[in-house]
Amino acid sequence: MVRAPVGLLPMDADAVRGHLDGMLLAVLEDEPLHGYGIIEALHRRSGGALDLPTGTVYPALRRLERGRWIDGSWSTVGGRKRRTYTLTRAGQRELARRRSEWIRFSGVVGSVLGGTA
Amino acid sequence: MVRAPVGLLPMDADAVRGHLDGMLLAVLEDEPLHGYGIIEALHRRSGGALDLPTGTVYPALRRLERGRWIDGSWSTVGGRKRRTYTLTRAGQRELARRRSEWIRFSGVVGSVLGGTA
DNA sequence: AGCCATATGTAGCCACGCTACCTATACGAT
DNA sequence: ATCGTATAGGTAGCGTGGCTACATATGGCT
Repeated sequence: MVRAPVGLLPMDADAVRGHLDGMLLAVLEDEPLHGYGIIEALHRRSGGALDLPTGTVYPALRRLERGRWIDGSWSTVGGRKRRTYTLTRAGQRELARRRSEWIRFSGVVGSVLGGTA
Repeated sequence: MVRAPVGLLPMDADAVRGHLDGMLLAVLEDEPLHGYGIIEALHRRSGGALDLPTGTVYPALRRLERGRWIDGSWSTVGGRKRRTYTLTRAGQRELARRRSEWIRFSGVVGSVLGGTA
């Protein structure tokens, strides 16, 4: 993956906490992707703000797979092994839940934080 | 503190992570408050969504005090001891920083999460 | 006397994103 | 041929912070 010459600060780790799973489900909504592709998709869709290490993403994907929200399968592309993940029905429902929770959460923080509420 | 008859789900703990400090600073912007009053203010300003336990708020306040973002002082009101916190200059700057970070963060999550972007 | 609201605090748990590694293949440049 | 980089997957262990569960104390109401 070719990174932008940076200039963007990475998101704070604690801030991301609890919001990663929803974002992972979201990038899988349009099309199945493998881990590395997911990291790229997050980077692209965040305008370069998210540049998540594999140590964050791969364990998270295994977690989501254990929870039956995504479904992984191995394949070989160009001599390299890939694990491609697909959103399950339960994952779609979970994504919808996460989206509405995000609306609620961001509303709460916005109103408490004020200043730009 | 008299709680509403509930009906509101509490915010997820992981979601709050990393966003609490900013909210604490924000409620201290208008007026100095003691811990218990801060919990009430957060409850009020969040429309009842935030009902934070003392085990969350008191350690966070000590942390902010150690960081010189707030300044605490003891007093006695109606026979009860209070520790009242005031936002410092550094705290005001930190609050501004937190606010702009929140704008950025919520923009990023919104654009990645999509659906209602 | 008992209970609640007010008020502050700590010990220890747990989840999860992170750093720092490791392995492996394909391919272009030197 | 060798090196570096992009692609691709993975784990062990750390740190942190919000949480549960508790402890302490006063004032006031019944």
